[in-house]
Amino acid sequence: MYDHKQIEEKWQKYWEDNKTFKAINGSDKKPYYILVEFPYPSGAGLHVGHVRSYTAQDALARMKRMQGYNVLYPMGWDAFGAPAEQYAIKNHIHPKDAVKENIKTFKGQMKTLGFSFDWDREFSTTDPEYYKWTQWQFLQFYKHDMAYKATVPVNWCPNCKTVLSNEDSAGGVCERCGSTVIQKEKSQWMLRMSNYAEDLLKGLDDTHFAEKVKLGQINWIGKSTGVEMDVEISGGGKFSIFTTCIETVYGITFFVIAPDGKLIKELLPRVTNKDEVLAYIEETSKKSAMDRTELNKGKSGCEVKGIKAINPVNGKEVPIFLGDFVLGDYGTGAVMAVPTHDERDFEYAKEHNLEMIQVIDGADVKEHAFEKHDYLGKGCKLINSEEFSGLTVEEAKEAITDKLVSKGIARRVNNYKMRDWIFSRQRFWGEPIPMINCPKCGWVCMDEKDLPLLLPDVAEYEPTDNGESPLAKITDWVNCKCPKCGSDAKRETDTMPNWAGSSWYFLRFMDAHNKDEFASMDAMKYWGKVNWYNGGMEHTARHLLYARFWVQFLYNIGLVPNKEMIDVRVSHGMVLGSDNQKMSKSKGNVINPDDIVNEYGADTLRVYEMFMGDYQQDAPWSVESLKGCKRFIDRIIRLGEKLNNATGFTNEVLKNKTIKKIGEDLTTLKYNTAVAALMIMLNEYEKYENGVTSDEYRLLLQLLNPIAPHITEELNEKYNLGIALCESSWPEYDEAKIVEDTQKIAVQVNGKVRGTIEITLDEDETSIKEKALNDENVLRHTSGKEIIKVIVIKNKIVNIVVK
RNA sequence: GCAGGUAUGGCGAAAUUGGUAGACGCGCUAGACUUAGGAUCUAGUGGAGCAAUCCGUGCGGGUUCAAGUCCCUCUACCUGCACCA
Repeated sequence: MYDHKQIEEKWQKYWEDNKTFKAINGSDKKPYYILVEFPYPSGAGLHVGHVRSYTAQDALARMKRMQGYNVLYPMGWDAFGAPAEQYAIKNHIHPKDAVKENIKTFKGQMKTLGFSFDWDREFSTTDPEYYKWTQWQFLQFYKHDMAYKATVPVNWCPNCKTVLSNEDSAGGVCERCGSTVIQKEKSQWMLRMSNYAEDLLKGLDDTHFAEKVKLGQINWIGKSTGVEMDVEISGGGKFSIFTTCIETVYGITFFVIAPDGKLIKELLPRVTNKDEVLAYIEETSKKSAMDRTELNKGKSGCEVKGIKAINPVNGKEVPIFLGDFVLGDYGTGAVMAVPTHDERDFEYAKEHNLEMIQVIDGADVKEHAFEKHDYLGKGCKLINSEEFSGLTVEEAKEAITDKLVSKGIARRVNNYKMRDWIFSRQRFWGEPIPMINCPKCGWVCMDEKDLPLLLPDVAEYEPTDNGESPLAKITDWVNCKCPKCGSDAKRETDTMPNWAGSSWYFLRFMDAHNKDEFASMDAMKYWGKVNWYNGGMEHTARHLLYARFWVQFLYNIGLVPNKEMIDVRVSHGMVLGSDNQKMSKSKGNVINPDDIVNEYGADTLRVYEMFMGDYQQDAPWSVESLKGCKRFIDRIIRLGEKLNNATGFTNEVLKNKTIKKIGEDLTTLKYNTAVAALMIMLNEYEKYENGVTSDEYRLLLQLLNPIAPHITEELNEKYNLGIALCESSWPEYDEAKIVEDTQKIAVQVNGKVRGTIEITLDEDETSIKEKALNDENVLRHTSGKEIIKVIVIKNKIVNIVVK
């Protein structure tokens, strides 16, 4: 129908030549910062899912510019990380070159889609000018005692030969290669993120994240308030447990400690069944997290013989067990077990034939435990609990805690699930950690003026067999002098995780070319917070939390103006294959945006992805629906042929209503109804026998422009309707003219629609009532019946209740 | 197991937030124009019924003049997770 390729290229060139989308730091215009997650430039190229979110935010950006804002809508590349390295190894090219190639592809694709990014601010996390500042910021963490080295049991992928964060080894398999993850002791750089747990929780109040995003953060931080209690061991020594259910303390019949924790190592010399215990520890270390987290496998374990634990409330000696459901690195690595009031303890007790004592009355505990979600808040009372028997659960919680605290053997504590961030990777393709290990001085920071510490330009980047980073093999690079004492020293060979660079990139966009600072305070103050941050739901827990942590730290040392730098976070639904399944090569349901752009044009693809459904919901691909959007554009083009020489607007209500609708929908993520409103406008215009006026046509083009920017500019120019749309201002609407003077409203009898009447806007009640009661069809249902009452809802509905 | 989300025609979905359920689009049916059309245009399209009317938003209850929307119970599916003690 039209040469979309030629038209789209023409306008893309126009925008580039005119720097239409350049954001100006310190401009007098009001700043507006729209951010979409920058992609990891994979070899697969841009996904239609990327197109969905980039188009959505692009439409918002374009409208905001027309509304007079100085809009920052930047794009860059999150290009460090294991996949790039894996890809490079597989294809025998340097990751640097692979990334360069992929970025080129991505950028080309984005350009053909007409996104209004300010390309002047483009950077990649792999640029030395960028990662210089990532390294610099790491040094600030270190200098403020927020980074430390620790030997921790870590998730080890034997195939990738690298450590994975808990987040990266979901389900006990390596996220990248699928191998089973095993536990391994490893010295790692850590960031003290757990220090920020409370602040990260509180900070949410200063944001306008979508509610489900906030919940995701809250659950990840996982605050729980409870009691940490000391437990004496018969024959000396003690350990601590954490519980949120201290009210069940008299029901303790055993304790369970983590097989991977420190406690069992300390106790080992006193254990009489060492072989059994060691075997179980060994067995656990082989188990993946998946095995340990499977509910039905949570009953394994063995008694630690030779010692007993003493219940501090009644002096009763009970056995100690090892159980892999207790994790060494959460809480204290030990739990009290009350089989009558915890289902997992119940099953464990059954399996190992352990005693059960019911301490809360109100349910039978022969078959199942009577758990807290069943007894809390229901006035249940304690039994078998000495002086606390007879108190309600809530009273007992306080009373028992008070007693234990006053005896000095317990503390009220908050526990957080969130742990410190394991920040090391034994990888080549990451930011080198700028630390030097000196035999005399220990760990020493590199001098800040020597940054960036560049990745060496070598051919060898495959992982070593012993688990060291590939960097360890490059002796020229590793060997250096201690910045403090000048002795021979060695560089850290671990690199940073891919989350590092993405934790502060939105700050860099505010001042992308700054050579003296990661971003100037002035620039950050000018732009303020990110107004809109769009990303996938899969990043709302980890990436968002890391980024907030990073910002809060920078704020605390006075380097950013706000404790939270992201105001609104929204997330988009996935674009599924036409089979309603997640797109994947193996399923053969992948849609390549290039193919769609070639065949239908970028505008059609953009309109379709906005129209496909609720933006925040997943939506399947539909070629038929896509064609419908092409038809919509074709009809808009044809409408131009029906342009008359009149001006003004035939239908003021349609005009004002639609302007309002588009403005609202583009700022509330309701892109699908925005497109629908434009279709309605087109439908109306097509009915005009004498064609549309230039004002009407231009309005339609302008309102559609944020979503379909190329064809609308082209038609605007073709029919000489005025200056380029991208340079003009967004139309205003008159609130007084968005509703018709007369309206049809429904009349119900006993809640069922029996007729419609026509009323004038804000017509008075008595008059409406009269019309309603005299409606022909309504009379048929009311005659001979007693009218109990008539409910009139102004401009909406009338309901007549009869008997 | 925990957390979050979702459920409306043949399909993708709307619904002014308690007020005519199904806007808009796809598909389908009939017609027009055509040598032809998988192009375009016109009309129709939730189900049943000649009609009046009845039924209809995952299931079952409830509140209300009025429920897709609010409350309670249940079910299925999707996503995330670290058995969170």
